[in-house]
Amino acid sequence: MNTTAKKIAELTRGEEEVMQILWRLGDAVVNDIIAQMSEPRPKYTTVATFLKILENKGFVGHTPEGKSHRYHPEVSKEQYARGVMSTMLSSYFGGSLAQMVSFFSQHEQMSVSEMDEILEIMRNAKQ
Amino acid sequence: MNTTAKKIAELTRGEEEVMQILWRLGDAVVNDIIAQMSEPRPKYTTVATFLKILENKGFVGHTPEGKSHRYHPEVSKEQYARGVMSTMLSSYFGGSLAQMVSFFSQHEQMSVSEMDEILEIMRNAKQ
DNA sequence: TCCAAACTATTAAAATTTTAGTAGAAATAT
DNA sequence: ATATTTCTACTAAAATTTTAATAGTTTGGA
Repeated sequence: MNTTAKKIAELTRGEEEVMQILWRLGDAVVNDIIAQMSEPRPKYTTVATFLKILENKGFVGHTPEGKSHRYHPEVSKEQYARGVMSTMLSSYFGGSLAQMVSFFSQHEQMSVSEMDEILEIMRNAKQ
Repeated sequence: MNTTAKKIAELTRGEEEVMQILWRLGDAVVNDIIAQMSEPRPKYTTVATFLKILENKGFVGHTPEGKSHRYHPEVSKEQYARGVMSTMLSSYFGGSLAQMVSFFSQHEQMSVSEMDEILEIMRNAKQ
């Protein structure tokens, strides 16, 4: 067992939207995040509040920059994805990745090149 | 373009919990759903309210049974999964199924037998 | 037929999430 | 050095989601 494992909280939809942008940008000041949002853009303080909440939840940290803060993720997209994807997998596919892949192949959402990529991945993983 | 395609609404967390049970049971009266929930169980009217909301959203229907209603899904788990999974896929894996499979394989969440199943699925899909 | 039980519909309170205003602090320009 | 701008922290209003009480209806049993 991994003794350093931490329970990662769930994000609300609004919080996740901000995190997605921060994951994409790597780090950002409030205005950078607003710039990435689509109309109608939220007010400056709205985004600042989300960042504060995310900081309290341990999802982001900041370093001072001039009179402002530059924010960065403390929880990686991969870490968070791990949790949400395993929830999805168990909720919708009985916990079976094979069932999920099958689902996508049935819904014609899988191209031949994508299949080839997956084959390649599994060839590598299998050794 | 598919002219019969309908935009399927998003579910809140509570609504989804009820839908998951209904998908599992196939059909159910209010008490059947409560029985599937863990402590502290919600009150009867709470669950009835969720069913009403889900009915308004077009997710469930009902047939009269005695003085009560027997509810059933109108949107299948597969239909709903299609939407949420494609959102997940694009949010977390750049829309690439291969990337998602790769993610799981890297996180050691994929057994050899699961890989074999996936290979089999793709063999079939490829023809 | 009438009563009690069990149900749905309606309403609204409570909790959470989202949005943003305001106060005060800090940097910058004049 | 002071005024202006820009920022964070704090607070709270607005919106949504969750929870459940109450009113009223239906049905099955006495």
